[in-house]
Amino acid sequence: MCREHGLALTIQRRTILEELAARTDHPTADQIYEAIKDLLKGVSKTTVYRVLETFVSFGIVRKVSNPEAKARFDADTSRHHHATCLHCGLVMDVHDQDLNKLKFPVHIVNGFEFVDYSINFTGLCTHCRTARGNVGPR
Amino acid sequence: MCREHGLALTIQRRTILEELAARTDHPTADQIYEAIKDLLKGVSKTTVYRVLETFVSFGIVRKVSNPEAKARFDADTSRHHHATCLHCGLVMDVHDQDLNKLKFPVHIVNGFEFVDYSINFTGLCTHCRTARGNVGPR
DNA sequence: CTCCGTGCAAAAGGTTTGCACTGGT
DNA sequence: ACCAGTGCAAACCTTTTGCACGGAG
Repeated sequence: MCREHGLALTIQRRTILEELAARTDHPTADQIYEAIKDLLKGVSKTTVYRVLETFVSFGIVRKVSNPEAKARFDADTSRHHHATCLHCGLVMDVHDQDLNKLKFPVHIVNGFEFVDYSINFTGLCTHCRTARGNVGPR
Repeated sequence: MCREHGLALTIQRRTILEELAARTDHPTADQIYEAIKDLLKGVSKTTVYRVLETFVSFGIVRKVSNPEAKARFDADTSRHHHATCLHCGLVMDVHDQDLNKLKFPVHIVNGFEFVDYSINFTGLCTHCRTARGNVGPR
């Protein structure tokens, strides 16, 4: 997989991807580090961050939650949804009645009590779509 | 609104909430600070964080994105959804074919090019539901 | 008048960067 | 052998905490 993208296959990349692929709990960079530091004596946390970031930029791995991992606040507490620009991180509200009618997938996770949901659309905002390539992310 | 919750009505709380309510771009704490520091000479960033956190805990304001503001990674890049426990922050995968059939709300945002979407369900996991009150968040 | 709320400064994470060295190719 | 990738340490940035003062109720 690394080869396909022209990346050197290092033991760190292999171990980190194997660890991440083996779990479904969406670990943080630190959790990955904790999990592999025994198998890979001497790995640095820096490498974990760098490798994960590399994977993300090649689409091998996905980042859950907002790209910048900063807290964002919203005074509108009614059910509504969001559209996030993959390029610049802009977040816009999406109000759509149809999207508020989803039935909760109660059958899926036994024991989990559902309270609410929110849909996050990803894509490219007008500005980034027209100015593609001219502006860096963030 | 502050009164309703037994909170003192301070000029800081009023200004911060007014600023947040006036915009729909889901600002970060820092963006709020930048926006109000001129109207409110001498306000500290600490206060912005504290006031926002207070509002969140009273349900007046919502936090967009993950509660801990840490980056989380996922090796599964196919379309799937997540359920987040409001109490302990646990994130679980939700695989459900029906949820993958949403039609994009193309009409909503002119110019926005939709690529994909992901639904985030919030609620309480089995553990926190049974142990409610015994364990603190995180 | 009494506390809650604020400001300041410093600490506490999480994440990024500069630089020299090492291991893939 | 060359250069991408790694490790280390320090920098950076966001968020939290301790403490003393001041203003809301």
